[in-house]
Amino acid sequence: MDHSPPTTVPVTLHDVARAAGVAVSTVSRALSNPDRVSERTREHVRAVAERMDYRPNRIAQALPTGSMRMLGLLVPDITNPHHFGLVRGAEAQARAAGYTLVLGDTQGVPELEAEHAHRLGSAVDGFVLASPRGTDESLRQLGGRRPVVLYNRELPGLRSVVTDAGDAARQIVDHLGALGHRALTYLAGPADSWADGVRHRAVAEHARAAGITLRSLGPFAPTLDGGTAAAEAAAAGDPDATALVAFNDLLAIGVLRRLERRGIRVPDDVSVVGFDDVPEAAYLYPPLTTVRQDFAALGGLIMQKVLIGLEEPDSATETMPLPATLQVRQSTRSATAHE
Amino acid sequence: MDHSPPTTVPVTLHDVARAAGVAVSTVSRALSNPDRVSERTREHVRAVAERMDYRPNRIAQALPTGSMRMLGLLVPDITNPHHFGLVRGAEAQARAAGYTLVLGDTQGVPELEAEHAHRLGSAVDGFVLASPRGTDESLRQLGGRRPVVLYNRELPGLRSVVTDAGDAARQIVDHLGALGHRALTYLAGPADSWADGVRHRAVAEHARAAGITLRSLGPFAPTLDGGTAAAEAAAAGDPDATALVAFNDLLAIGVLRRLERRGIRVPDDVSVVGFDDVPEAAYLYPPLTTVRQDFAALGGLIMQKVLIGLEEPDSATETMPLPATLQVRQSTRSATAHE
DNA sequence: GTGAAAGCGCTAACAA
DNA sequence: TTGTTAGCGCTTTCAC
Repeated sequence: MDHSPPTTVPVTLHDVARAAGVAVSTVSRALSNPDRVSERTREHVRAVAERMDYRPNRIAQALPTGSMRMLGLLVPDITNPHHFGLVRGAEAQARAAGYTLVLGDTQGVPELEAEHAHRLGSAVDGFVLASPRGTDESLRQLGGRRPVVLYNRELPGLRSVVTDAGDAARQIVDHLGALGHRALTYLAGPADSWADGVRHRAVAEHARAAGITLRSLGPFAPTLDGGTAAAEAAAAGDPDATALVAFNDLLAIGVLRRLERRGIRVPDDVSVVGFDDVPEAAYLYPPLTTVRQDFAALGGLIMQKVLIGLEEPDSATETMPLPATLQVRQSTRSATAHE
Repeated sequence: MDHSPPTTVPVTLHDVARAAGVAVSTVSRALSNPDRVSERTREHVRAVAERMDYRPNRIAQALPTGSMRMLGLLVPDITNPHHFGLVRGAEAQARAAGYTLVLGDTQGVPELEAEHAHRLGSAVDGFVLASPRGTDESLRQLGGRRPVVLYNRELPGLRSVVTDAGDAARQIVDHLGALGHRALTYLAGPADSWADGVRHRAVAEHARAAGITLRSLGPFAPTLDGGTAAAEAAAAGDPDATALVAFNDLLAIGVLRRLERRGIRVPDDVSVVGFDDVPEAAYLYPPLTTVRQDFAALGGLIMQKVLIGLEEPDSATETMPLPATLQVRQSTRSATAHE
């Protein structure tokens, strides 16, 4: 059976005003500025609006106020579980503040990111950019128009929230060192990823300080497939390395799967460490040792910074480094057991 | 070091017009209706606009035209990998048509769904509701204002795209029947889920036709945690059942994990079938037998229907059932091996 | 081909 | 407390 969808003509403020026998401004106030009309009119107007099923046109509302009460969140890969908590936390915080969260997937492509940001630019009040790859220049330009908060990326003049990679790296290296590992391999993420640079440098620094050898392989795509390649490279690489430190969990999980297929045992033959603590990490075989953050809280925090940027655009833009904790599970084990 | 973000005053059409020495209407045309101005003015205006780094205010643009060129996609659970392909496919199709995709997570809560839809309602040109939980009434109401396409829910008068659950159920039952299973347990999803109702009924119907006993457990949340509960219930339930058919993959994966912890072997002790073929399904231990769909294509198709609804609001709203194929992997095995 | 002007639906002075 | 009115920045007739 075929039906045609009913096409409704929207009810406007004028319609309500006419029906209620008052001026448009009164309706406007009754609906969004309740204290400024008498209770009597307020209730009357509201009843009429309700009866007519009036819905404010948000675009028209936004034109004079300059705000659609929407906040944007642009992530490079919405399929990366890492971002889930971020999205959920940001969503909750945005809604609590009366904003609608708009999500965009930039697929990590700087051009898409810029396009998305520009299209959204005048529609959202502000946004969060999880942008590992965009140029400083382009990011700064976006920041000039709307309040922007960068996630896992630092740029003077822009607000940002970053993981304390230095501390996380220290925990990884200490843990591995305590297990007797003397040679590590770092499996790098995308070459132009800011987060990869920071993590890489931090691991290298702490390894050096601890007298541990570190070699690097990559860059690899921060995905399951990237992990496959990384595992192959690692298998063909440094035979002395007893532990692999992956740029992120997706990469680490891909590595785990590939190593298993190649008959290389984790953690018996080699230890593997990830970064992010995606939900799956704990459910893998073996459960992955990885760096954990409270992403839901993180998402909320980031949104708060956006809101601050909205309300006090000229306040300082200090960067907030967030603590992360190594979650030790079964993918790492004593190096002495390797032989 | 503290910096203050630069606060830029937006350049308007008027500014450009003044700078270019023409009327605003001419600038407007030069930019969005190129054929209606002389080449000379067009180039001149464009050069000036470029120099001033003019960006049209999309809200102001949208008020007279009634369109922000945005399309919405509301999913019940953005962390469900099942939706990834959907999102990506929809994104691609939306962008190809010159629209920006706006994503919303309703967390499967009808109230959130309605709120989200209403807030988005007058901002987006049209939207997709994936596995909506709202009442027929509320959905129909949403559909009256903007073109809406339902995914995995049928409602006369609204456009929709659904999986061919009947055929999928037939494939599951045939497969299990051929393996010698005579007693199945269906692990149900949320009670108010339309998709669950359809899948449940289809499985029941085909089981009956095949002379196979079917019992049901649930409802369970369609999540990993729901799977934990389902596994417990199944372990305590029908001792004759040799196979478990889960409402979706997330549930099935949760079941797999819990059964493993309880020492119940899959597929040795019991077979498990999922629904969706999320990316992880193939990587699990054991790899999950499940129903597969091409979600990226699906996402694109759905968006196309939205676009049709936009362009021909009065065209028919027939529902499109999409084929699905059982992907046989290692979580199912002959029932004779169970004893 | 170009300009003037009337809205789009709403908010927010300002008046009454 | 309520009404009148001038915009918000843009598109789009309608004249010229």
